Amino acid sequence: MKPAPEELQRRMNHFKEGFKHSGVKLTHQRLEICHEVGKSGDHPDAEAIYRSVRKRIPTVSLDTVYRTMWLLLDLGLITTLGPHRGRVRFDANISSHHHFVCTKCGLIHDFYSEEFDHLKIPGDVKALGSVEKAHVEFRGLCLRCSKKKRKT
Amino acid sequence: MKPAPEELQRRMNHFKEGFKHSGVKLTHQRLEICHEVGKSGDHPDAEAIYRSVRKRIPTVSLDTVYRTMWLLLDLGLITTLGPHRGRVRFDANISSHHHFVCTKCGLIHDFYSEEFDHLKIPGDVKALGSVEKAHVEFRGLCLRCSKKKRKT
DNA sequence: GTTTATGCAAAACCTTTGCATTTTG
DNA sequence: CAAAATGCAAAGGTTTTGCATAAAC
Repeated sequence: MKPAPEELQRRMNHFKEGFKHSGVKLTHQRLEICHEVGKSGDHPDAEAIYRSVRKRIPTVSLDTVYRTMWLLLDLGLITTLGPHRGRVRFDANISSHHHFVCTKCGLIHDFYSEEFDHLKIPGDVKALGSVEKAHVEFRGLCLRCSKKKRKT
Repeated sequence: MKPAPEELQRRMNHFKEGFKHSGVKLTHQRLEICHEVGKSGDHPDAEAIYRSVRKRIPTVSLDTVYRTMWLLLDLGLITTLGPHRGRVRFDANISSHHHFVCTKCGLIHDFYSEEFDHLKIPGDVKALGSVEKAHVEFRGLCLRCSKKKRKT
C-alpha cells in the first residue's frame, strides 16, 4: 500500500516546510531519510529505514536515522506505532476496553464503551483478516501536560 | 484505577485456569507475577512488575518476569500495548487513518474511515484531557496467519 | 522420578551519547 | 564563517539465552 507519487510529493513538501519552519537544516541525509519514510507504505522500524537509505548514501549511520526520526516526531511530521520509546508495557485487563493516551508524557488511561466495543467493521477491513477486537485510542494532552507551557 | 478485589479474584482464576488448561506449571513465581499484573490498574512494564514481585519473592529474577509475561501473552491472558515486541515503528502517514493489526505476525494495515475520524468523545474521556485524534485499531488474524495451523 | 521452570550471568539487541569532522545557511 | 548535523565508536538500557539447580506434577 505504497502512497501514489503525488502523495509522496505532498509528504516531501510537508517535511521540507516543517524543517524550514522550525529552522533545522535540510541536509542530504535528512532529505533521503524523509524520502524513504515518505514513500513507505508499511510501518518501518529504524533498521529498515537505515537499510533503504544506505543504498543511496552508503555512509549514512543508524544514529542519524534515529535522530532524524525523533526530530520528525517532535515536529509532528510523523507518528510512532507501539510503545512510548522502547519499553513494552502489559495490560492485564482482558475485558474489552479503550485508551486515552497522552502524546507528551505517555500516560495511558483506560475507559469503557459498549458503543466502541461493537464498531461496525468496514468491508475493506474484513478483507484483510478476521477481526477479534476493536480498540479505540484517543490521543491528546492530559490535564497535567496541558498545564505546562507549550514549547512552540 | 485499580480493579476491585472481586475483579482481581476473577482475573487470578482466569490466569490459573489458563495455566492448567495448557498444562504449564503453577509455580510460586508465576502466581505472584500474575497477582501483581492482575492487581495493577496502570500498564506496567517488566521492570515495574519485577520491582513489585521482588517485595514478596526477593530472589525472583527479571528474566522470569519476562518469560511469564510472554507466556501470558501467548495464552491470550494479557495484551501488550504497542503492536509488536519491542521495536519502535514509524508512520509517515500523517493524514487521519486507522489500523488493522495482526496479533500473530504483527502486520499492520492502514485504512481510512470518515466515520472513525469523528467518533463522539465520551464525557469521562473529555475529563482526562484534550483529545486531538481518534484512532481505531481492529485486532485479529490476517489472512496469511489464519491459514497456518493453530498451535493449540 | 521426570519434566519443566528458575536464577544467574553473559550475550544479544536496540537506542543514545560524546566528540572530532564535515556540511549547511 | 558560525552554527548545526554527521559518523564513528563506545556506552546505556532492555530483553533473551544457556545451563546447572530447584521445584512442580
